[in-house]
This record gives sequence, structure tokens and C-alpha cells, in this order.
Amino acid sequence: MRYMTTLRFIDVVAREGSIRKAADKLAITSTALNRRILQIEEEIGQPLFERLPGGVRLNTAGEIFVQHIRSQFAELARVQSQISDLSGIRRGHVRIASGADALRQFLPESLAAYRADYPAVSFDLARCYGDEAEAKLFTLDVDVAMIFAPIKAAHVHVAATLRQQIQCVMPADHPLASKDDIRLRDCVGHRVVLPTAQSGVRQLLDVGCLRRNVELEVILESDSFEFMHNFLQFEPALFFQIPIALGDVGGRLPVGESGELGSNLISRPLHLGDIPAGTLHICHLKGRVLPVAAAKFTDRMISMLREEYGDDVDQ
Amino acid sequence: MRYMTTLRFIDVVAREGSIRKAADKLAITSTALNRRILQIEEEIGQPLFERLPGGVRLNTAGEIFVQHIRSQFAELARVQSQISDLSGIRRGHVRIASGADALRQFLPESLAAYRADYPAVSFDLARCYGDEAEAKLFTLDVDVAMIFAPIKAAHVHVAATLRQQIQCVMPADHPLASKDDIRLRDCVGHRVVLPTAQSGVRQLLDVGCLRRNVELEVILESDSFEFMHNFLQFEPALFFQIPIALGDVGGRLPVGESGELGSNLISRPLHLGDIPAGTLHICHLKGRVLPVAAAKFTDRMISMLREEYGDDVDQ
DNA sequence: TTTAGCGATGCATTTTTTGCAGCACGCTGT
DNA sequence: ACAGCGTGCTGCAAAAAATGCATCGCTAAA
Repeated sequence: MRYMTTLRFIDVVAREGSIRKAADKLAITSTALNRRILQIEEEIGQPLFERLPGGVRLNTAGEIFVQHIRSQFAELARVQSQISDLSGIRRGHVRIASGADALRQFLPESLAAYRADYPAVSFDLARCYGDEAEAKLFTLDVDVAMIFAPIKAAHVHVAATLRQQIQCVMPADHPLASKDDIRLRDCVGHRVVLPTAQSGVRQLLDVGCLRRNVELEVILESDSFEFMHNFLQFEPALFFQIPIALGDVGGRLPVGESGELGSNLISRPLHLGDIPAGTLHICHLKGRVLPVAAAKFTDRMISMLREEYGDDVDQ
Repeated sequence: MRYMTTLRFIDVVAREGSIRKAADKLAITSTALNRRILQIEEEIGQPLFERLPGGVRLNTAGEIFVQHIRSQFAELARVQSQISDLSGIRRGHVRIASGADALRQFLPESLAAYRADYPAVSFDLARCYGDEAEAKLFTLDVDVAMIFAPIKAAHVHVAATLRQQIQCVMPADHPLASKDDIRLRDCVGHRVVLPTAQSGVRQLLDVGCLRRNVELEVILESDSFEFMHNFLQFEPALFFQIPIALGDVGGRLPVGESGELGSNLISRPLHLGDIPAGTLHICHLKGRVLPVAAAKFTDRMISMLREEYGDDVDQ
């Protein structure tokens, strides 16, 4: 949209923290960009940016205004989506933030299923951790987020939750494979592989180890579940995950039966007394009206969750 | 705001129903205006207006888009107000829709009181009936409305209500002046003056007369309370009003003691069994965040009502 | 002290917007 | 039937706005 140009520019300057850098990114000269900013500041009647020696930074007025700009963009997207919708084209765009958990099977499947019905809808997927996801919701960079972690910010509205008990994944011939349910202290003396500290699974594990006074023998830390899966093919170790990330209902069956990844891996639930079940949240920004496509996709996702996980889904 | 120009133009075209008329009003040529509209339609990807032989009319997409435009304007006003507010200037603009009832004393007084504290805040007052007021809220033409009538639309949020018993106003020497409380049938045989059919007072009266099977001898109907007040100086008659319009607490004392208007008029409450108390609503658009000034003014108004009418104020 | 990077500004150039004149179309009243 | 009116739309030239270039003054770091 033409008339949004200046606003878009301001948003970029705010993100880049420098007029010149923003100008580069926008493929215009810093002169033109600078002038646009000066003009808008004059119209508003006061500066939006502080001029620092190394660039610019939003002042309070700027913060307010940029927030307004972002909500305008989101609103425009919603309106356009609504307009497209009524012409029967079912066009649209959905922006999702998700932890790595849902990336293995649930999200690809939901997305494909939705696109089968509405092929003109496109998607943006940002993989990120809980705090980032909340921030992206707030800055209107994404429409909907899947967060496996406690929700911290008040501006987040939780549309649905899914209780997920942490699973312990290991080679089928691992000594612990015979147990139906793993205690934390069982893991002592075995090599373990952990997700990064930012991950919700890791946070639950850390709390549990602290409480039960268990020290794990960590041999690898990574933010890539795929990598850890692969690693287990070469060195036997324990590795923790939630069911939705295992790509199998309930996560109690051997994963990857079709042979792709870790065909010899099995999962066993961790004892609930050691590590309580965590919660996967599907959320969007409070008070925001989502574009048609985003709203429909969210509904679809929730009903798919309900089909697979039944009573573990809430709200 | 410069970048809003096209949007403002579209709003005007939508209201005028003709590009040429809108162009006149906007002091530009129809050419330029037409081109702007064609451009925006191209950017959106579909027309916003139907072209009729006598002008243009919004189509469904246009309705959606214009609604979006209006909400953008309102949002911008709010943001600007918020920005002004934080620089301590306390600038702002409040747009009010009100029935004639509150015009006599309550609104002028509240407005002046508020302006005494915030002299940089300006006001717009549109006198109108309930339905119009609701429409103006919806089209974002006003921020807050005072409506003495039932609220019909679902998009209206009621911030406070005030119960008001209808009063009968008459010359001090009128035969009914001796009663403490007037029944509808007492009015039969006396000349009465009524507000127009659109007024909330009139609607309550009509229902009451129908129910009690009373036929009033109507000699004058007007939408101007001031005119009716003045008329009573020349011909004795009964005239109905709610306390807030009488400019005197409770409306039970002779009005206009200071001699300005109707110094010889008194008011007596109508019997509650004949005409139930009506409700004055202070409302704004549901889901809307009001500009600072409008929000503060509304709060002030409500607290002033509470001071004067105490328990009759709700919510 | 020098150097590099920043935002701001004067001036020429390019792009966009505007206004004028005129077109085709549909309704309306004679 | 037909002229008259008002509508939205379009080529073309003029006016206005946005842009790019070169440059200034400034600050922080080397």
C-alpha cells in the first residue's frame, strides 16, 4: 500500500536504529529517508527519535507511534484478508511463531491440511523461544504463536493449551528401555543430551534436577532436535522431548516407524512426580482481531490438537 | 497528517456519494480525486465503489475499508492525544453527541469545569437523538454520547447510567401545581406541550398514555426545549422534562431561580406507576480505546453525575 | 589528533500529482 | 424522441513533491 510507505520506513528505522542503515535496507538514500522522518515529526509536533552520535533511537512518543504503526499494518492486513475473503478467493497470509517442538510433524501437517483446503493462503514460520515469540506477538510480527513455556506477558491471549508430559527418548537397547516410566535418578550415570537453556523442556528439567538434587551427565547441548535425534544413532544417550515433538500420538510408541529418523529409538514418560507436565500454549495478541486466514487456521490447529490429544487440550 | 490524505478523501467520497461533489468539498478537481480512488482500488485489487449513473456508492469491500479508515483516524487521534499528554501539554479534542436534555446545564458546566483544568482541550458537540448518536459512535464521528433512550445497537458500550424520573413543568399558578406528584389522567383537559417523537422523553410519555388510555391535548410539539420553556411564559401549559434538563438538582425546586428563564415555572414528578423512570446512558463505542482527553472527560462527567445524583448513577 | 560514522541541509533532477479540456454513458423532463 | 444535465473517466502539459548528490557539523573511538 502506497500510503503506508512513510510508516513502513519509520518502522524500519526504529528496528535498525540508524537512518543510513535503514535507507540501505530500503534501497533509497539516507537523504530521502531523513526528510520523511523530519516531515512526520513536524506533523506530529514533536520528535519521535532521539539523535545519538551512533544513530537514532525511539523516544517515548516514538514508542507509542511505532506501536500504532504496527497495529495499523496488522489491521490493514486483516482488512485486506477480509475483503479477499468476501470475493470468495480465500486468499491470505498467516505468520506463525513456534518452538522447535511442533516443527517435526504437527505444524507441517496442520499447515498442509489447511493449504489443501485454501491453496491461496501462504505462511510464514519463525522458529523461536517463548520470550521471543511473545515479543513477536507484541510487535505484530506474527499472528499466532505456539509456546511450550509459561506465558509471561500480560498482552498475550491464550486460545488453547495442551498438557504435555516430558518423555525420555533413548535407543531401544538402552538399559532404561525396560522401564515403563523413568525417574530422574534413574538417569544418573547415563549420558544425556539436553536442549538449550531457552527451551521450555530444558527449563522444566532444570527445575526437576534442582528439586531432586540430581546431577546429569550432559554430553551435548543443542537447539536442534533433528541434530540430537541423529546424534543418538551414533552414541547411545538419553534425550528429552515432549510428545508433540516425537511425531507420534502420545509419544509412547517407537518413533520413526517409517524408518526416516531414529527407527531404533523409543520413548518413555518421565515420572510426573519428578517433572510435572508442561503446557503448550497456542496464543495471539490480546485484543487483536486476527485476519480471516489466521483465525481459521488457529481454529483448525486447535481442533486437530483436540482430535489427537483429546482431554489434554483446554480452553 | 499528510499520509492520511487519500484515506480522508475516500471517506468524504463515501459520505458524499459522488466524486465531483466530494472534490468540490475538498477543494481539488474531480480528476485528481478520481485518480486517487482508482489508484487505491488498484492497490487493493478490487473496486471499493459501485459506479452508478448518479455517482458512486460503496460496495461491500468499500464498506469494510471505509470502516477501517475511520477506525484509523480515531486511532491516530488517540495516539496523538497520548503523545501530547506525555509531553505535559494536556492537549486534546473531545467529540460529544448528546440529546437536548443535558445541554441546558449539565454539559456546559462539565465542559467548562474540565476546560478550567485543561484549557488546551477543545470540544465538539453534536445535538442529536438516540439513534443518530449510536450511528455517530459507530462511524467514529464522536467519542462519547449521552443518550436518554434505550440503547439498541450491540456495538455501544454503556459506561454509566442515570435513572431519571420524568417531571411535569408548569407555571407556578397552574391548577396542578398544588399536587406533589402528577398522574397522567390529571393532565387530561390541560394543554400540553411535547417534545418531538424522536425524543426519549416523548417515547416514554407515548407508551404511558397508551397504557393508561389517556389522550393529551397537544398544542405544540418542538425539538427545542428552550423554545418550549419560553412559550410557557406566554401561554400556561404542561410540559415534560427530565431533571437533568431542568438544571436543578432533583428537579423538585422552582427552576430558573436566578431569573433567566421561566422564573415562574415549577416542576413536579410524574407518578412512577404511570411512567417508569427512564435511563440516561453515557456511552462510547465498544472495544474502542478513547483518546486521553475523551476518557478523562468521561470519567469527570460520571463523577459529576455521581456527586449530583448519587445513587441514581450506576455502573 | 585523526578517522569513521552519524544526521542534517542546499541544489539540481526525477517522479508524482494536479488541473484543464474533452469523451462516453445514463437518467430526466420536455 | 431528443436535448440537457450530471456522472466517471482519460490525454496532455504544468505544478508540486520526492529523491539523489555533495557537503557540513558533530561525536566517539582509534
